[in-house]
Formats: sequence, C-alpha cells, structure tokens
Amino acid sequence: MKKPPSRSARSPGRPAAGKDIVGLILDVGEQLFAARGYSGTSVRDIATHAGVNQALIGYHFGSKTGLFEAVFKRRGLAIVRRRLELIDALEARRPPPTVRELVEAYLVPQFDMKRSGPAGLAFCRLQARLHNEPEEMAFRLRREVYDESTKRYIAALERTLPNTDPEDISFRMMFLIGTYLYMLADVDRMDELSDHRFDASDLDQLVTRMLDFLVGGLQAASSLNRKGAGTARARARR
Amino acid sequence: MKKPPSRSARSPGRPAAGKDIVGLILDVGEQLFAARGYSGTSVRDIATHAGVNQALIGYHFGSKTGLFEAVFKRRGLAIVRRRLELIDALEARRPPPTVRELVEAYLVPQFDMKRSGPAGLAFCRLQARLHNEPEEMAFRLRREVYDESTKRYIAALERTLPNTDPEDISFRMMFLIGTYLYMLADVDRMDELSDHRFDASDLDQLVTRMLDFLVGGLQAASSLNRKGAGTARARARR
DNA sequence: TAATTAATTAAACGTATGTAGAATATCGGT
DNA sequence: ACCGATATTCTACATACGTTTAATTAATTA
Repeated sequence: MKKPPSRSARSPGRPAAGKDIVGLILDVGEQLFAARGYSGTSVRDIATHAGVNQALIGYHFGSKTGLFEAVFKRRGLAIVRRRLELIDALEARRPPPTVRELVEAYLVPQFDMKRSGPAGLAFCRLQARLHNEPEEMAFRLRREVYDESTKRYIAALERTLPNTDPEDISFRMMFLIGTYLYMLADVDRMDELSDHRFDASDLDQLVTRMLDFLVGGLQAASSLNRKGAGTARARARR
Repeated sequence: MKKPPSRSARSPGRPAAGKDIVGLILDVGEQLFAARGYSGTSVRDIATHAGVNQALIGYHFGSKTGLFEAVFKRRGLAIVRRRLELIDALEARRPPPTVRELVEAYLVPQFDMKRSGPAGLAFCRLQARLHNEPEEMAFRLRREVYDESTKRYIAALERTLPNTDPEDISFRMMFLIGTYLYMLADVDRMDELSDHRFDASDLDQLVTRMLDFLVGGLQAASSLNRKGAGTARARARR
C-alpha cells in the first residue's frame, strides 16, 4: 500500500532539501519570546507560527529552554563580539580613549542591532527583558554572554578615570546598564509621559542624548566620604 | 445527616472569623509574582502556599489578572502617594527645590519600600519587572499608578532647570527611571561584575551613589544642535 | 543500488492550567 | 430563632502545556 511520493501540503519524512528550517524556528522564537516572555510563549505557538510540527523543536533544540538559549546566543554573542572589537581598536590607539568614546563603543552595537530591522528589534527587547526570565536561565546566559566584555569596559574606564574610586566606577557601570536596557526594551513610556510632545523613535538622537547623560553621570563628583563609615564594610573586604 | 460542627482541619463554609485571608493571599501573590513573573505563577501555586482553596482567589479577586492588579496597586499607590507628598512639601518651601532634592524625593519612597522587609522587597522586584508582563496589563497599570506623579516631577525639574530644553529633561527622566528600576530589580549583577569585591547591599550608600550619578546626568550639557535637523521633527510637532 | 542517517509529521501521554458550579458553614440583622 | 448574605471548600470541566515515541521520507554513504 505505497502512496506515490505525495507532493501535497505537509507530510512526514525528510523534506526535499532547501529552506533553513532551524533559522526559521529561531526567527519565530525570537519574535514570540520577545513579545510575551519565556513563560508566556508556548512551544506550540512557535511551531504553528513557523508552519512546522511541534516535535521538530524538540528534535533540533532538545527543549524549550534549549531553544531560548539558542535564540539568545545567536545575536547576543554577535553583539559582544563587536563590543570587544571596538574596545580593542580604542585601546590600540594613541591617545587613549575618552570616557565618551568608551561609552559609545559599549552602546553602539546594541543600538545598531535595534536599528537593523524587525529581527534585531525583537532581539533587543528579548535581551532587555532577560532578567525577568527564570533565574537559572537568566543568570547563566548573562554571565556566559556579557560578563567578559563588561569587565573589559570597566577596566578601561578605571584607566581613563584614574582619580575615581574603582568602586564608584563599578556602581556607575550598573547604572549605565540599567539606563540603556530600559531604552532597549522599547517601553514607549516617553510618549505617554511627555503627552505625545516628544519623539523617541530617532535612534541616533536617542544615543546622543544618552551619551550626554551617561558621561555626565560617570564623571560626576562622588559625595561619599571615603574615610567615613559608609564604605567601611566594602573596603575591609578588599 | 448533620455532622457536628467539624472543628478539624479545613472544611467548607464560612470560617469562624478572624484572620485576614484577603491580605494573606495578596502577600503570597506578591511573593510569587515577584519571583516568577505573572505567566510563571499559577493560581494553584498561590492558593497552596496560602493554605487556601484555589476557588477562593476567584471569589475575592475575580481572576488571576484581578489578583495581580490588586497586588500591584496595594503598595504601588502607597509609593506614589508618598512621592506626591514629598514634592508638595518641596514646592511649598522657600527656596525652591534643587535638582538633587527632587531626585531624592522621587527615589526615596521606592528604596524605603525596598528596605521595609521581605514584602516590600518582593514588591520592588515585581514593580521593576512590570514591563515584562502582558502588555495590556503593564500599560494600564503603569499609566494608572505612576503617570501623574512622574509628570509632576518632570514639571518641577523644568522649573528648576529653566535653561535646559524640556525635551532633554523628559528624555533624562526616562534614563533616570531605567536606572532606578534596574537597581530595584535586585539583579545582583554588581557582585558578579566586580568579582565579589563590592557590596551593593547597603541601600543608603546605593541611593547616595545613584543621586551623584543621576544629578550629574541631569545637569550635563546637551550636545545636540537645537537648530539642526536632528530635532526638527519633534519640534515641528509642538 | 543497498543500507544508514537525518529531518520531518502524526499522535499521544501525563500533567498543569484558569475558571465555574454546587455544597456547606458562619455571620449579621431582625 | 430565623434568614439572607458572605466566605469558604470540593469537584470538575475544558483546554493548554512540554515532551516522547513511532512512522515516514529524503539525503548521504558504502
């Protein structure tokens, strides 16, 4: 009872080559995870939107977690790679980089990604929302993907601001990260809060404004009395 | 076939008065929503942890959404109330407030909440993660709870910084919000990135550091050429 | 060209989910 | 002492979930 090689719709069996199904699943997963979060997205949803059987996701990625990880690393590692190239270039150069140049190099790969089209935009949102996802996943991915590059930039900032307490620089780097992640998340809060007077959709302008703000913050004087009780605990640990 | 008024474990029927079950459910919901997000938390989980039947949540709050909303508003509105009291006081005073005083008044209710115990801490996390939750809920809650107070602070900053373009102030307020939300989320990133050298658990110190950074950013000079093409679109809309 | 490997679908398993209905017991007012 | 309103549990429904197994077909290798 053999059927003729059914050329209709969808049938089991290996397809006649061609399209990059894995890439397609990654694209769809990126989109849906970005829009609804990890827990809010089902494997079935992704499979349906990709026009593919659910089981295929298990086959290619092992599990839902595996798919998320693959989605995240695909572009996350690319961003970090560029971030590292940029700091390599800055540090090889004479004169040494300014604070503004360092911050710009740190941010630009992110906002280029955001600008690059719907996929990049979705990824940025996904990334900005990572710390909402189940902790064991979020912790590991953040550490695996971002830590190295961020430490490089902290070290470079310490060299560029030799008179600033390294502790201050580490804190301020966290503040900086908070700021740009919020902007990446595309929360569209600007529109509400300014009563639709202002426009945050011009990314070049947004990055310029952020640079002004962040460089101002990084270079601000510290009002902590270094010899007082305030930092005693932390200093004792060094 | 009437049973004697069973005094054992749990039985249907109105209980013999006493404990604030609604408050208990809110507390447990707060804790779990904060830890696992809206989609990651099930009504059953909350009911079980509260030692209560699932149906009771439907009875008191209508739906899962209703419970989340109640959890969020309970402390969210309290924070905003305090924020408004503080700015009322500052604006009634002579001389008028400084930038630092305004930012401090905006932040302090949040970090007092975070300091206030496990419930306040959970709420802060929940709040910082709100923009990850299903959009229709997040949008409405943010608008209902925060918009009024934030607009008041933006207006006050415009008065305190009369030579700064209001557009810049609105943007920078967004940057400020991104920074403090990231710190509220308790991401514990500081520890990883500084290789455990620094301590972000002293909240007084953290707020002082944030104030230095944020005031520096708010007061930084703007590098946008106001007459150039960069802001033309936004200006035309005013 | 035969045998093996790779990629896909179909179907199902067991469990978890949000919500609703019915039963029950206590409270507050009369 | 009664009665309606209120607060609670029990039970169940219908659906949605992540994963697994078996069947099926093309590609690759021998």
